Amino acid sequence: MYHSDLFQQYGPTYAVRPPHSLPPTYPTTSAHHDAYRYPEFEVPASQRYDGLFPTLDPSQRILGAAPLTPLSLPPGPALGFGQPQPPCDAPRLPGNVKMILENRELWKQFHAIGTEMIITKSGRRMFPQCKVSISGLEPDGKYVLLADIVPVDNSRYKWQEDHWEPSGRAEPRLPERVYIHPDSPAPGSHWMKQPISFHKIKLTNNTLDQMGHIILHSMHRYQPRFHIVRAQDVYSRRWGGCSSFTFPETLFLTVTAYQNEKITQLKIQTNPFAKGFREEGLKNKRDRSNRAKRKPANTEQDQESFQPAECKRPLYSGPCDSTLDISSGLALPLPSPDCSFHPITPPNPTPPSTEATEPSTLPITANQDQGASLDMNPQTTETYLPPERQAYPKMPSAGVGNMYTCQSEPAVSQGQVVPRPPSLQRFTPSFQASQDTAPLYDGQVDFRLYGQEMSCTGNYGSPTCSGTPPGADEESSRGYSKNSDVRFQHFLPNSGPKPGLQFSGAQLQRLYTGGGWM
DNA sequence: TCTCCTGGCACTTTTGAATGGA
DNA sequence: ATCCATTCAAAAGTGCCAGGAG
Repeated sequence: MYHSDLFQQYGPTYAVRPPHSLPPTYPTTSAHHDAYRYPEFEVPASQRYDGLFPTLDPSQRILGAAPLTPLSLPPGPALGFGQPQPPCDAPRLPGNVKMILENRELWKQFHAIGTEMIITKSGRRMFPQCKVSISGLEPDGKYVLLADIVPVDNSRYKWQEDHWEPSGRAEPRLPERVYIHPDSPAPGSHWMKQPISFHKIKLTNNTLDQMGHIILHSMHRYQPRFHIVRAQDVYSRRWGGCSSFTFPETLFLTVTAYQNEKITQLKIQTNPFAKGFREEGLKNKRDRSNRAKRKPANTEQDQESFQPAECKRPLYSGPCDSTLDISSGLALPLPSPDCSFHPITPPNPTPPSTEATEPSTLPITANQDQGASLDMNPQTTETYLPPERQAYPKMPSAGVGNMYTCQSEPAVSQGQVVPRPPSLQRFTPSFQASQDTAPLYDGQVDFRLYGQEMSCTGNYGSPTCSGTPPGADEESSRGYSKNSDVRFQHFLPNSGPKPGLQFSGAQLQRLYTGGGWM
């Protein structure tokens, strides 16, 4: 279901940006956002959700207290490898909104070695999983939690005996997708009640993936990001503010098979599903048969040492995605709840450079010391690295931000160009956009609603995508009723064992910057 | 020849339906 | 009739490995 299928009234499919007019350098002027407006998207903002929810009163899509400002996520994914990320122009969430990486100690262990994530055609979960805690939200305010994964630089990497090193240019960019936490939307009290797990995120290298998994290239480096958006629902027409967070420890390199034996061993030691590989010498088929004979004796002992996550009572309307037992079967001690939250990069007097981050040309082997690990801005980096080494090249200087937060701004009318205050610059002057920017993947926008139960029966081409619940009456057969969230039953991620809703990051960005989508 | 990817395999945990007792 | 705990099978998540593609 691509844009043109879903929004026929908007004409043919358009690219995220003009496919062949990519400027050699990333625009840094105040007209930045204007560059991502789409003239053909000239439908009044009030009608832009009408295709999805034709009978929904537009007033219900708007947050009562929210400023009527076109909003956007930090558009990193849409900008290409290593390009600077201009700030979203949404109002920021209050400064006391904080996010903590829950299983940070585990991430640190992997990061010290050089985290690798397997990607497969059918989709592979991340391990360690992304689990965060949030504080500072308004208990009664409704929020949507999003996650996306952005490329770190413009290089492809290869494993050379004991380290990663750059190996040519990055592959063309792929359709960007955003994972919406299945509990979304939920009150702040829900999000703050317990750690929020994004464990259902799946990574794939299948560029034609129809399952909504996040599509990544193998042998590339990526950085997960997490976004908190105040909105009545995932289809809200207005966002009441947003903040975005990244944790440097969660940077990883994608592979189709583990390259670093240390990573393999750490995964086996810490991932409950890999328990079967823990015993020394039982890794080949010959020994597995021996293991099978001994299995009954081992089972009890194993189960004793592992406490499966209890997940029988959703605390909120959704499934148990954010209610996992915090131990979650990890064989490692849980991290102390100290904070990975980093304040926004302070105002930078120097305008952003327009060149992309170059990968480190000096491969960092697994034998270098800590000092050679992440080359981060001290202000935004914590001394979380153990005296281990980085197995992959260092991060671009401050290239991985910490907290992207949206500056509070006065409401602006649609189409108005909002100059970016210098205080919003999140990258150091050394962060550069390259002329080698990877080209768009097919120049296509990938906009999809995912959900196993989303039974938009057949015709996405229709401007009225209608989900038809089993046994639904006429009203609900349009996908919703008028007066409650039940109307979104088929689209809400909480109504079944669904992987969550996933949107293209580029699409979200465009929607929320293009003049009042929401 | 080398690097990377794929699919099948064995093993594991998770999930949810079925069942029975209070 | 309802709630709760237990059981069990199916589904799903792991790394390993042989073989294939480029």
